[in-house]
Amino acid sequence: MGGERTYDMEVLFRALADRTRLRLLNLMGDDEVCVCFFVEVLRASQPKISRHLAYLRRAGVVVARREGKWMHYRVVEPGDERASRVFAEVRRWLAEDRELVRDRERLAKVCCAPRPPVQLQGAPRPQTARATPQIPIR
Amino acid sequence: MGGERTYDMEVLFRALADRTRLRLLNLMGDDEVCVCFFVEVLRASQPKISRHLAYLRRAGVVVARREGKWMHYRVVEPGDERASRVFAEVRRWLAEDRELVRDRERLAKVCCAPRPPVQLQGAPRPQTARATPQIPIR
DNA sequence: CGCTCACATCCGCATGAGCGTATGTATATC
DNA sequence: GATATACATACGCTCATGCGGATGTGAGCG
Repeated sequence: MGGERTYDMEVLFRALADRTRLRLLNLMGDDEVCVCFFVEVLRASQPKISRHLAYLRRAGVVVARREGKWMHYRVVEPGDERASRVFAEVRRWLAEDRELVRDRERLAKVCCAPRPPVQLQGAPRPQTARATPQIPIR
Repeated sequence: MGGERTYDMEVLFRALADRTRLRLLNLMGDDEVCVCFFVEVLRASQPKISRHLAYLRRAGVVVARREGKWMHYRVVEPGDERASRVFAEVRRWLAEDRELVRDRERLAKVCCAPRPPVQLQGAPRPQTARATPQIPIR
């Protein structure tokens, strides 16, 4: 046991060393979220969001999945067990940060709104926000 | 409970997002270490070590204590409880990383050597490496 | 095919980080 | 006070990072 370095520590911490990326990870939580929601909730430009998502992808922290025009992002557990423990604590931290709580509230608000903002008409909702449970998309 | 942001997340992660700084934190472990040992064990230039220690100091991750000509550094627990949990897992991770294990072995070797390298003659040993238990320096 | 939508990437710029080298500062010793 | 030691900081450089704005790309649609 111990001693391998499959998962590079600096890579993970560099990925976490930016407020926007922490906010993105926070919004994902445990389910997939469509890019358009990030743009809406964080009130940031689309290229900015996209670049940070690409950064997280390259760091192996998230994965993307295409669904028609939309891209969904979700967090992936690190393969390394020690990295995973660190990551779990980080996510618990995210869950309690004041600004990040507000972000999630904004996401929930936008998702569950009967008439969502024009930009989000028809955009696929995050899993947890969907009205009816769905068969997981293969 | 929950919601405060006393301890800035990005600040911590930026501090951890560098291999040299991780190696320094690893060498400190739970006791004070003199700067000259860092220079010796990491085989890096003194200004480089000093700069990274300053970075860690500014991030609030370590504190320094002067003892005559020598400076001792040690890790400080984050005040914030959530930060502390993350930090604890990080340190467990450090403890198992292959290169970092080698670093600690090198430190132990240098400290306990009957005739230490010339540069370290008379330098104060880290706590754990001292032959006889000592009254903690006020 | 051409158009739109959702998103990714490129370009140019400003800022910050890390490095080696040189210099400054505090302490001990003579 | 002059010198040496241990460490900190300043300087100049290079390279990475983050940004806005423009452009490219893949999917759906008429």
